[in-house]
This record gives sequence, structure tokens and C-alpha cells, in this order.
Amino acid sequence: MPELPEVETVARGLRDTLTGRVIRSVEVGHASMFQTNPEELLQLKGACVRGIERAGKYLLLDVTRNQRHWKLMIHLGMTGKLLLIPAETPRAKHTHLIFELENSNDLRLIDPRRFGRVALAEITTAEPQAVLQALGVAPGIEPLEVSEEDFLTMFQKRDAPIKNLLLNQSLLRGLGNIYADESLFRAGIHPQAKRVSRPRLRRLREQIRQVLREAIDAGGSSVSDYVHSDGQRGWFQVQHRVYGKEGEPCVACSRPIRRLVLAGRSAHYCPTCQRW
DNA sequence: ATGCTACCCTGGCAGC
DNA sequence: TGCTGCCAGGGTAGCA
Repeated sequence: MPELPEVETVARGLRDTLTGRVIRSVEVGHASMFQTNPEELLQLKGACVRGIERAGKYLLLDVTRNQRHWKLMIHLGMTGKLLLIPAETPRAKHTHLIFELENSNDLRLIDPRRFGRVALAEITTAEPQAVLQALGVAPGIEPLEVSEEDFLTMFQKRDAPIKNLLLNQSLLRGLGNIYADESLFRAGIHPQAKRVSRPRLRRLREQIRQVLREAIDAGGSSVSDYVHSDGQRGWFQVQHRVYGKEGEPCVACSRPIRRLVLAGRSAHYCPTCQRW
């Protein structure tokens, strides 16, 4: 569920409170959540969280103990929540990871559908790239950092519908269904368009950056499950122009928004404002 | 190499 | 009030 703005909001919400904290105990739940052996997570008992960052839709925590250094990857899938809450809070159903911190708070991962993933990699002499690969982090470029030239070359030679390409995390990492649809609408490009021209790709890049920045400012989109690490909802959903608006009038031309299925997902678009 | 489908899960909601 | 079917912000294996 969470895309780049939602994951960025979670990372920001955790950064100040989590950085410098010691993990007093570790509890792991359903094994299918763990890409690496869940037993390895138990090594983090007594470790200190040094920092938290976001790469695409992945959260990356730096953790150290006795000169050893790990990166912990947490992906929230569709329904994952990462909450920082008082330790005495009753355990929610579908809780799959608990870090009890030394300040009487817990960091808890709750994910009903279990589409999320957790992986741990020790940082030794390996190249940073190899560590990210071991953690299963998609190799795509950050959409807020991609240069115009890289963006153009990335999409120009591909033959798939532009919406499918935007969802491919090994090209750009961080866009999901909501922000792909919203960016294409703002750029006036039909989701099924192929071989999009350079001027229109430039416009698309600008609109992607714009919509992501606006969404981060609004704390992300809370459509169903997503909440910040403190349980608060995001508010960008009220600014959606096409996502979830099938049948409603287009904000630009008043004709009804339509929906089709692409890459196994709903694509929402305006058939008059968005051109092939 | 690239593109597409089926599948992984649970829960909420509309319609009967 | 059930029940059924459909839908959902994620990714990936396996096949053309």
C-alpha cells in the first residue's frame, strides 16, 4: 500500500525518536515475513539504532552492536504499519515484529496480508550496492533524484505501456499505483501510451516530482490501512484527481474518469485529458 | 532481455 | 444477518 511518500513519512516520523535508541528485546512472528532467517533478528538484542532512511518503498535501519554493523530492511507491502507505541499497548492481530526499546516504547510491524518483507544483512567489507542487493532492494533510480537525461533514456526504448513502466521498481523505485495514475493525469499522458515522446517524458518527470513532493508535504495518502508511525493518517487522498475516482467528473473537463486494468492493477484516467 | 499472468494473503464492502 | 464475489497502495515466479 505505501508508496514513496508514505514510506518517506514513516521514515521521518521515526528518525528523531528511534535514532540512538537501544533495542532491549526482539520478538518475531510469522516466518513468511522474513526474507532472511528470522532467528538472525535476535542478534539485534542490545543493539543501537544509528539511523533510518528510505530507498524507494524500502525502509533501511542502520543498527550496531559491539563493532558489528547491520542494515535492516523493512518493506510494508500493501497493508504494513510500522508503529512506535508504548510498550504496554495490547498486541494487535497480525503483529510480526516487535522491538522493545529501552525507553518503554515498542517499534511494531503489523501486516494483515503479509505482503511486507523484512531482511537483515551484516555490513562487513562488502560494497554498499551488494548489501542492498542482498536485502532485496530494487535497483531503480529515486524519482526525486533522477536526472532528465536518465529519465528519458530509461523510458524511450521500452515498448510496454507507460503505466507498466512506471510501476517497474527496477527503473524508477518508489512509484506505485496511486502516484503513477496521478502523475500520468497531470502530465496528460494516457496510461496505455507507448513510446512517449521526449517533450512529454520531460513533462512526466516534472509532474512525478511535483506530485511526490505535494504528497510528502501532506503526509501521504491514507486510503485504507496506511498510517504514520504515530498512528496519524495522511491527507493527500483528498487531493487525488483520478485515483479511486471512476465515474466522477474530471477536475479539468468534467467528463467521467474511467478505469482499466493494466499490469494487473486498476488504472484511473481521463479519456479526453490524457492522450496516447 | 522484456512483458504479461497468476499468485501470494486478509479484510472491508456492495449486493443479494 | 449471512453469504458471495470483488476489490485493495505490494512484489515475484514462471512462462511466452
